[in-house]
Amino acid sequence: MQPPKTEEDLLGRARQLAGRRLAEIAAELGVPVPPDMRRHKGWIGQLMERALGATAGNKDAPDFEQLGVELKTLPIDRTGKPLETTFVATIPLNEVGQTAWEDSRVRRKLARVLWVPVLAERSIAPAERVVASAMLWSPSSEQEAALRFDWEQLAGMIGCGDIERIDGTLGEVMQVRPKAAHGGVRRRIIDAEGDMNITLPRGFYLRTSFTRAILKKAFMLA
Amino acid sequence: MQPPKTEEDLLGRARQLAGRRLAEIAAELGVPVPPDMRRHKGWIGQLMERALGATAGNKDAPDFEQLGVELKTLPIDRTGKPLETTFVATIPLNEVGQTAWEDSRVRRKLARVLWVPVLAERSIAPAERVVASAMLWSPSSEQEAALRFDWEQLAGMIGCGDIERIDGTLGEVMQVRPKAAHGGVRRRIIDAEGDMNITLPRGFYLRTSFTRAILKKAFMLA
DNA sequence: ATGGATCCAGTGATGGATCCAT
DNA sequence: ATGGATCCATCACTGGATCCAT
Repeated sequence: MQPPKTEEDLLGRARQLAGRRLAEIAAELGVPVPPDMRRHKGWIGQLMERALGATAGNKDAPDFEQLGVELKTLPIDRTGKPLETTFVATIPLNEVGQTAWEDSRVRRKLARVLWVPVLAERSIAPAERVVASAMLWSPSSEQEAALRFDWEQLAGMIGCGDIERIDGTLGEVMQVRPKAAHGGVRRRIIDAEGDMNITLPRGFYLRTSFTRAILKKAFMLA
Repeated sequence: MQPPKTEEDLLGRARQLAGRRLAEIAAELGVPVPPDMRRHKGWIGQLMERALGATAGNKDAPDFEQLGVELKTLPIDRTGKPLETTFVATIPLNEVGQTAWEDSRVRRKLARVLWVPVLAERSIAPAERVVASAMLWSPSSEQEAALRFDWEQLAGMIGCGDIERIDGTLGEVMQVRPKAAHGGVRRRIIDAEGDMNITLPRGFYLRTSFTRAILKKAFMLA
């Protein structure tokens, strides 16, 4: 699969997938379908990468490198409401305090996103889940302001060595939560006083209220 | 296999292996023996790690962590002469210029070594190769002076941005050679002027003349 | 509902070294 | 003979996210 050459090309391909069952798409790509997501949490995202010709496994580069577009699948229920928060990026604990919002991974990743909603209620087996209508999105100025506000608060706390005071309740539209293989993973962090500590790796996640609003504006849903 | 508790314990275990064929040792550990080393270059070293109870896969720590002892296998011919150079350590290209010999990876790794010679002429199949008599070694003051001299020259050149002028001919007892999966691997390096360049990763290797002298002193060989 | 915990795939870095063309 | 090139295993890390106890 060649990478798409234009945004129109990309969106066209994504719309071709709308209404199709994951089993069909997987079969065409010769990919086995897992019975559930418990041990294959990223499977839908990786399936869509292949189906759309994303540059696989590109470190710190957008999924569609030539276009500067990031791909995000979004599990939704039958009314179109997001079922899960959306992972955005891991947090570089030792740098995020000295980084400006403009230079942040979060801003870069969310600058241009192809959202691919997938009807993915838990009661529906992965094979039977259906792709909904994709949309290209960039944050409105209000959305970017909200993201920036949360980012500055949270990145600021981490930069000040207050990471252990952060929990998932902070942030209006974006939160910080663990991002690790399991609870025993530890990462070194050097705090404001220059002391070294170890902590669980974290990531930024979009709240479902935020992604719900994105879908609502686009499709008048939910 | 528990790690050895003392140097005597370790040396005793190593001596138990002397005279034995690799096929036997591998069979006891349930490890398959490759037909040749072409695609299994590190196999003998990894076999010995298991056979001696080394702490497997310990990053930047000695193989026998509690003892501060590094394990090195050494392929020799029937007269006891080393057949290959000995890899010591990869080179941290951006730091080695500012590091003192005393703080170098090379000095730390070679401070205390269990040498395990293995009769390993190419004409002998891996299964039939035989372990020779192991020895615990620390560099004599002359040996350390020679290592230090080469290290300071080579590390100095790298620190000055002259890495591309280094080749395997430099260094009396220790040389710098590529250390990579293949010739296309590249690593970033920031030179003396602060400019970023990319280059092949390198490592420090002991010349066979140096390891030959170690064996000779210990066993009056070769 | 949701915050904390967890799971897989793929790439990169490092440690184990030997191969092989000249 | 030997300097440059190469090969495997393993672990860490990142990117793909969803699970699940409360």
